[in-house]
Amino acid sequence: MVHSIADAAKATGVPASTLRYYDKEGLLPNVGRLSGGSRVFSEDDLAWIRVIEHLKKAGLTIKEIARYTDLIQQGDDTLEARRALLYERKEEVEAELARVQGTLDFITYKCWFYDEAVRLGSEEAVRALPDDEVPAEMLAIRKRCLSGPQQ
Amino acid sequence: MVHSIADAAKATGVPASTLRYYDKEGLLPNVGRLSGGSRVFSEDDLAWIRVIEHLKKAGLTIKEIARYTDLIQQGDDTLEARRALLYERKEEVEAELARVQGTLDFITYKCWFYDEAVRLGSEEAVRALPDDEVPAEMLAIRKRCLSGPQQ
DNA sequence: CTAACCATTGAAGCATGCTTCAAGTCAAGT
DNA sequence: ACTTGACTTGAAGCATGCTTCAATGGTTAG
Repeated sequence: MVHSIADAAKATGVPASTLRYYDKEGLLPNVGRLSGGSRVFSEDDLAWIRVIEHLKKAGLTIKEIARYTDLIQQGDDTLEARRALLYERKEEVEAELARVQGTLDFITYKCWFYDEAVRLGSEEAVRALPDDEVPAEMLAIRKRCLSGPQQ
Repeated sequence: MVHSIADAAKATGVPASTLRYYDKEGLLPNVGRLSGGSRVFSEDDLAWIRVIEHLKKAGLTIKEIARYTDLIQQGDDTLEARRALLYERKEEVEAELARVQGTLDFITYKCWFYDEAVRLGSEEAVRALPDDEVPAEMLAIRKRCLSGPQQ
């Protein structure tokens, strides 16, 4: 089963304009053409587009994905290079996960802060709370996110 | 203790050009000025800049931070609006956390795949592995990330 | 006084990742 | 033959978040 660009767009959720852009950037080296010039997408192409979406989510830029695509095109000789590329990215995604967790902590603290502020009627009242009336978890976050008097 | 823009840049790690940009966008409503026009940053301003960095990490755009800044300027009447804004953001950060975890799973699978590919000498050899030679964790991820034959 | 230095401003520029546009091609239907 | 609709292209445009630039001004040391 093969697909037009409109089909491929519908099947993957990626706009046709974006697919053309990917193609132009070298991300879709296996997409075929009809005699008239229209692109033809195979099931494998669609699967590859989904992988591209994953790689984008993993933080790879279009150029990095183009590089990876190129390595794949070169065959099994580049397996180690690809592995290295992915391990590098894995570390970055792990770091990103930790960062997002830290951000969630911060937001969680802020939400608690505003819950208290709304309850007590002012920000000042929350800032004036003695430490023993602040949940230990919130104290810990406040400490981790350091910085003095602020919003 | 007050600071010049260069001091503030050094203390927060945010470039002076960016601090001017933030100021222009309304993110730094409390920054003072010397008679000559130079900005003056207080300790509170520095703390607020650090909060801005957190909010950016939480995915707020400059405009959203400007909005939040404006709410703060309006005082305790806007506590509930601010709380709502933060709870909304909290949900998005939680979703982001789940997304990054999914991405990490995907990358972890890919790393395993390439470890095997390098070990066996080709991608095809990995694809040809019977399911019972694939770790259950990797099978699970492969299933979750669905899609058929691909890179 | 003057040079050096840091600051200011508005405007323009840049990188990324697309999207939109104008102009044209191609295949199918009537 | 002609219209319709989907597709093509290169180029330009857009949104975000800054950065850089050019022109200018205030402060301080010598």
